[in-house]
Amino acid sequence: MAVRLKDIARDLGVSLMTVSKALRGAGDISEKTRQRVLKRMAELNYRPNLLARGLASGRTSIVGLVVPDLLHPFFAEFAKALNGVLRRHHYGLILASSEEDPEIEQEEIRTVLARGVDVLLIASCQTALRGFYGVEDQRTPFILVDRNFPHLRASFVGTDDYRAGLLATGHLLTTGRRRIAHIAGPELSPGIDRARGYRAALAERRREIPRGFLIANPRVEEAGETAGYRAMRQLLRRKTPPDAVFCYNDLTAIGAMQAAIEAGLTIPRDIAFVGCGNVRYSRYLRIPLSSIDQSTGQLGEHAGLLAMDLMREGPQAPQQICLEPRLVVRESSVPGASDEGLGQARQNRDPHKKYAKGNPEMTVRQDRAQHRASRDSQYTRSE
Amino acid sequence: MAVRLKDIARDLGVSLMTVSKALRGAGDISEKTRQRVLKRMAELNYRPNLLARGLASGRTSIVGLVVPDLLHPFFAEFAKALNGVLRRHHYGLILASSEEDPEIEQEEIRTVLARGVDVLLIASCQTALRGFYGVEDQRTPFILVDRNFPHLRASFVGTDDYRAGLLATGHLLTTGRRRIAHIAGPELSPGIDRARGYRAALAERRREIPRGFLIANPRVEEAGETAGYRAMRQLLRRKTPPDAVFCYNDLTAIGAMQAAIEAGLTIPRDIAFVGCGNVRYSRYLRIPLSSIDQSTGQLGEHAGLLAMDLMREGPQAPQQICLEPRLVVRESSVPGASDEGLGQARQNRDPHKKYAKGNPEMTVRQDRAQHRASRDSQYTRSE
DNA sequence: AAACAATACTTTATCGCTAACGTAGTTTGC
DNA sequence: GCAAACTACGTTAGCGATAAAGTATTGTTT
Repeated sequence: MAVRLKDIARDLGVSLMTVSKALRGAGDISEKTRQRVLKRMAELNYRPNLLARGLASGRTSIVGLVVPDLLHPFFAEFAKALNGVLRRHHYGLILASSEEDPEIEQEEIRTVLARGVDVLLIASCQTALRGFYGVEDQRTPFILVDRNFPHLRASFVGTDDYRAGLLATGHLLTTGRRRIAHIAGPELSPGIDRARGYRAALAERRREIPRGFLIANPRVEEAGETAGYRAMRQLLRRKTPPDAVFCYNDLTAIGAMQAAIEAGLTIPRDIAFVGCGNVRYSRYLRIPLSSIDQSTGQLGEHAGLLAMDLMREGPQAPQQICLEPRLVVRESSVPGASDEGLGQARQNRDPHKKYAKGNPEMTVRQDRAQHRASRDSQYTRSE
Repeated sequence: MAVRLKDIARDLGVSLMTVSKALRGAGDISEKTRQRVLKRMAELNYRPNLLARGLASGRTSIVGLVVPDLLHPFFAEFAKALNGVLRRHHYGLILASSEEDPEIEQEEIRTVLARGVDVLLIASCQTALRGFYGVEDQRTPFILVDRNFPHLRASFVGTDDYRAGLLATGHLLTTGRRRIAHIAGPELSPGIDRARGYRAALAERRREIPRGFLIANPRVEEAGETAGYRAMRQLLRRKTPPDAVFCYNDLTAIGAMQAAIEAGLTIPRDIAFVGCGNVRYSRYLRIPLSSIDQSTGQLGEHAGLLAMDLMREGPQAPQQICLEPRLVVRESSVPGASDEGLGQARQNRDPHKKYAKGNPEMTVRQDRAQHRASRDSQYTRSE
């Protein structure tokens, strides 16, 4: 059987509370007995029962994360970075996946809340804000991740997707493309905003969107290659097909490029592609993919730090942390652009490492969050 | 404030236990009051406090998973499949990452155990069994995942890595390669066994391993592209470099191929590559990568089902579930081999979907686990 | 009709821990 | 030198649920 506070107390001839206080370093204890207690705890390899602690104190030191798809590299990377922050602060992570299904999501949220998480992070797949009610009236603070609800006063950590759309489309325009299509994502804030950015970039230069060049993502479930593949085939059926495509994300772009290749087109000569997310593998693809980098790792870190802010300081004004997207140009949009090797000297340019060392180029829209976040980001394990 | 059993009991003028029993469907209650209670619960949107339940009952319905790296597609896919099974059975998942650091791993294991998980799944990065002690003497059942300890009598779910090594190397031999190198993984069971398979395949045909052709993975932390890149450069410095390389995993292979390409070699004409893991992106790489498929999704499902067996039926003889690896041939080892498109007809061949529908080709080494697992695998959400 | 049993609840005792006071003994202030 | 303040520890009451045992009430058996 596991050791309990009670055992140690009996062992040492003190009260249970003395042991409990010593454990938590509550001031109300003499250094001498504290050491005595800690010594005995170490000997017995004591570990507090965190369930009991959670129940008694009302704080579990657990964060809940609900994502639509764990396998998607964006969420995997996000979760990893988040988990890193949490670990350093001795927080745990309960992970749930909604599989892009709004109903599953609601059920998962309820379960995670019932487990008493201190904060809930959620990349929601609710297309209507309606479906999201019920989270708000809980007392558990929550943070929206990646996907925002414009009319909900809630904390958010994510990318400026409108700018992402602008950036991607702007790049294609700048490099001389004339007929630019967009394969859009699901009807959630990232998809909507990226599409808005796409329209805006074209409008800015007085370009019209050729009929049928904005393809709505047919099904929400498959935000992946298959959707991109189908959409691209649809585009290729047109009389004059596009000479460039901005894809909702890198997975979509992979599928789209595949379709283009199968149709005998040469990338980027005949047609250019830009994705979004700058997934780890995008540079190793058949044609290395130009993409919008979302600083995914940073997003995870910010989310973690914000989560801890919310827990420590109780209810406060919602904070919106919105990272600036960055364009990464590779071969899929500019011939010969991919000179990234894996040699030592180039390692530092790898965007996936950058966030670990701080990234001076980054711009952040914020309320007050950023100061706090960056102040904290030096934390290392406190032991 | 959240609704509690007590509130409902007062509300209905019955005792707290009546409500508790009605909730759990314990037989000791009349159908009439049961309905009355359930109705009221629904009205009040009651959700049991799972912390309290866990503390009182000793069962939390949570499974703990400790992996070395969340971002690695293998573990992401594994976690996703696992989570699917757990969700359908109303189990939760606590996720921890060891970052390939044995000390962090130990700490994470202790924390997860302190949170009272019902089962612990762990892909350990302990190179010495020693570091793994302390998990066993806990009463929490645990399952080793992917990485086995040969001398530990414990349940295991993973791949037959020896066969994986045989298969990969055998393929290279069969396709006429003469100087086959191996870039090995960390000194854990998969790395060791795959290397054993490599040696055995060569020995079987009376081939010697040219000096310096078996490269030990320099650092455990970077099981990724960088390690593969470095190792490959090392191989290329030899007077007569290899004409084929079996790489520990797909990430390693990506790095290795990159190095080969930079050195001006043509794949597969000058040099062939085979990876392991058959990661989702391997087919989209610059040169589509031949790989050993590990049925990762199936592994996750088996692990989930085994976990539930262990919880339901208490202590029992350890079960070893070992899936048969399968070779997937693509362009990196055989010219023109990759004809996989994304068209409808070919979808069914995608190994990433296969496990969802059952895979008759699969062979499983087992004690009794498989029967139970497949019997259960029809489960759907029970509500 | 006495004895037994089944049904449907209720009571009591934890689970392992913490929050919030309570209380001796010691120190401090003036 | 006596009260206020402080120090270090102890007591009491839960947190929200479950397990196990207890008690009316009704039905069954012989």
